[in-house]
Amino acid sequence: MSNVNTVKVVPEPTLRRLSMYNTFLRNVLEKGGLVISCSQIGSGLRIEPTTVRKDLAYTGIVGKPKVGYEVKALVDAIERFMGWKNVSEAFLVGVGSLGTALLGYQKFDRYGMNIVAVFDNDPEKIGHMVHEHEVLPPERLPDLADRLHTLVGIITTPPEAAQAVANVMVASGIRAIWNLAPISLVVPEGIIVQNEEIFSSLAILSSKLEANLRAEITQ
Amino acid sequence: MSNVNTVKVVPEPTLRRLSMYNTFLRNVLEKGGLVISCSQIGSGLRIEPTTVRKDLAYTGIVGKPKVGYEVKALVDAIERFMGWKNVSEAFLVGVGSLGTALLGYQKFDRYGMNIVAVFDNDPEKIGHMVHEHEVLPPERLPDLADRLHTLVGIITTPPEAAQAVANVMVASGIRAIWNLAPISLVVPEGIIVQNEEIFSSLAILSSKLEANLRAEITQ
DNA sequence: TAGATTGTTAATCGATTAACAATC
DNA sequence: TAGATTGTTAATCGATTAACAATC
Repeated sequence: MSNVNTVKVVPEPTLRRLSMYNTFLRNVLEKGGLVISCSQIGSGLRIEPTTVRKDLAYTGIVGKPKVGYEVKALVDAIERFMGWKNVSEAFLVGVGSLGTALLGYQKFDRYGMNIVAVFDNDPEKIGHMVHEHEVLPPERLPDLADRLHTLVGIITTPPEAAQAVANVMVASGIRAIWNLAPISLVVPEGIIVQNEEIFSSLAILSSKLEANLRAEITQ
Repeated sequence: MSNVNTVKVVPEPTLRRLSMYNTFLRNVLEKGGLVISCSQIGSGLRIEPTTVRKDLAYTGIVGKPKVGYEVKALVDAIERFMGWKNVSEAFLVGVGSLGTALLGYQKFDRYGMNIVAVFDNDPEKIGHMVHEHEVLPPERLPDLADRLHTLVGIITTPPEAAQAVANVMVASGIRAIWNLAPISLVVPEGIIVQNEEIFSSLAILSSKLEANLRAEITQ
């Protein structure tokens, strides 16, 4: 079916939605749902059924006409397709309030991430435990990355430090960076960067609310 | 120029990028930059100069051919256009690790949000201070929302509680919800919801890394 | 002046939605 | 069987990119 030599690029919106479906379906599963149709998924997430169907097709799963999809199989297909079943070693740098919160959620393994070491340059923190992880000094990152073949770096430092941390990560062989510092990182071609500026969705909300209020006044 | 009766909808990608430009430009400003061109902005953020130019045009700012835009004026134009200069009252519900971290960043005012009250149903937390805010019991939300004319609600509760909190918010007159719980909220027509699932960008990173590694092996 | 950059219209590209046949 | 839902191709829609005139 899928030729290994074919570079079939999955659209980013599809990836984003597949992740949403997964969260939604795990919920359905918990509530005892066994089968589900695209329209049911779509109405819960305000997405067109056709879009859902097309997205699901990427995972290779096939449904049954008139019935729908088996929820368990669907969750499984999404997680396999997204690569969450394959574990990658990951470092987290910056054990501030956000870094600590993320570690506490214990959600990394759901997405195939295994946090093997955490770093911070604050002497007060080095040597102490944060959610079962000993905080290490950043100087140890390159050597450890090399020995553990770490592929993923998570940056939860203040913005001023983020680029320097990213540079060290790239130089140490890290291939993918999840950046939560509010700054756009510059990295060499081939390195995967996912910038996640948390406040940006609040920024958008703010602008939409403003537009709404303005529209009301002029009406 | 812009007719008040014309519903000119700004594309969501544009809003997202305008927010990025703002962060980037504030940085430029801090480093002493006075004028900037679209290609300079674009190269820092890996966005086509034409796209930048079109986005900026929405804000109504005009640049000077051969020169570019005055950075200070540009930052100002973006913030005004995004509505961040107009303050809205906001509630935050769920003072867990994430809620506490967000409060600590003191970034709400940059986006026109003024946190006027925070809530949590944990008796251990009620009455205590979190970043200058006294934690209140959720029962007090409706009355306070009414009296303070609060328009924005921020949800940082566990996913199980999020929908119920949202329902109370909507019933209390709140018009826009920033939801950080990993669940898609269902709200009535006309209510603005911005779901921000933090881990979703890690989920995408994971899938991209997986695809990359797979491509390498088969090569 | 010459050249770089803006502002804007036209062309392209890609994602979403609609239509419809296949099928359980 | 009849009807609902899948799977897939075609049509539409909207956003991005290219082209180019205007201008400082």
